[in-house]
Amino acid sequence: MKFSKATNYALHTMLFLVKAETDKPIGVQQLAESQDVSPTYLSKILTKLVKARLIDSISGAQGGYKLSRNRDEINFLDIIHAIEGTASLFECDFHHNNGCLIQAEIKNAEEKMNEHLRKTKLIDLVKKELRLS
Amino acid sequence: MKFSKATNYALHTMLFLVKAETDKPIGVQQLAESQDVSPTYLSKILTKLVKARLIDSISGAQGGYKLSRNRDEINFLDIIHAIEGTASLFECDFHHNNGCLIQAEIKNAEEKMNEHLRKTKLIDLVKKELRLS
DNA sequence: TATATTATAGATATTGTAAGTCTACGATTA
DNA sequence: TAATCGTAGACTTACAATATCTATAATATA
Ligand code: SF4
Ligand code: SF4
Repeated sequence: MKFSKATNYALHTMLFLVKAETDKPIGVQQLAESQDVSPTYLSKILTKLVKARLIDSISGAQGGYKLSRNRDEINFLDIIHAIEGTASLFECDFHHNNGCLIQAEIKNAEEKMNEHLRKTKLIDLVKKELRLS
Repeated sequence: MKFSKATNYALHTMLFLVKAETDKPIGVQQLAESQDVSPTYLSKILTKLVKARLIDSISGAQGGYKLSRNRDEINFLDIIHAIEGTASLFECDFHHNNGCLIQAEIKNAEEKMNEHLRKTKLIDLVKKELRLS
């Protein structure tokens, strides 16, 4: 069980955008170069972030992507959910008594993780990096 | 990102063994029937649990599997780790500054989940089921 | 001791999903 | 209108999970 590489790309892109001072859109070309990934593939991933309303896309010349929200609201969980989906880590084909205790327990555990990912903002990392440098 | 079906089988098998009153080993045949999975495949999974010292295997006639520890010590995390491995949910090829903040933050979150899975014992579920029935 | 029973290990096949590419299209700017 | 840039869908590739098959080793018991 692992987060996909796509999630990794998404996190790094979002971090890049949070760090960027400008309001101007940034092209996928530039975003892809900084991560050694093909632009077309990254584009596909970023479209998911657009649909999750985390970023806006601007077509045409001088277009690109930019944050659609306040930079200090962006947390890890929203990004991860945009890419990985929001289904539980534990699914079972037999929906036994729909009061399945195994599933309930694992969902509880998962929610502990999600709480932490929700309250951790990307901006926190940027601030921490500054302090360490 | 999902737990594998193998983990599902492992959890159910362990729950089965915890519920079983007997000390006698239970054959993979019987364990597989209760889950609609082929005995040879389940056997392969159970071998991982043996190597993780969660259960003991007894070869030969009247052989099978039985718990190797006290039934009320068995928690979710040990089983999951035995099957899925203990690597972090988030791996990155570039080991940048080995003080990577992204990885650190996700590991923190993961540890919250693990704490919960560690403190939740299978026996808790059995007790809860009894109370509900 | 011989036979039936049971787990183990390795080779192999199958399936499914992630990862990545390619191309035609639509939107925007200059 | 031409160059730029994101979108969408079909497609391929790569790889790990899932599963099967078979030979072998260990044990009980008749
Ligand atoms: S008990 Fe829960 S996890 Fe197990 S088979 Fe039933 S629904 Fe699935
Ligand atoms: S910052 Fe961390 S996660 Fe990102 S590439 Fe470097 S090591 Fe990997």
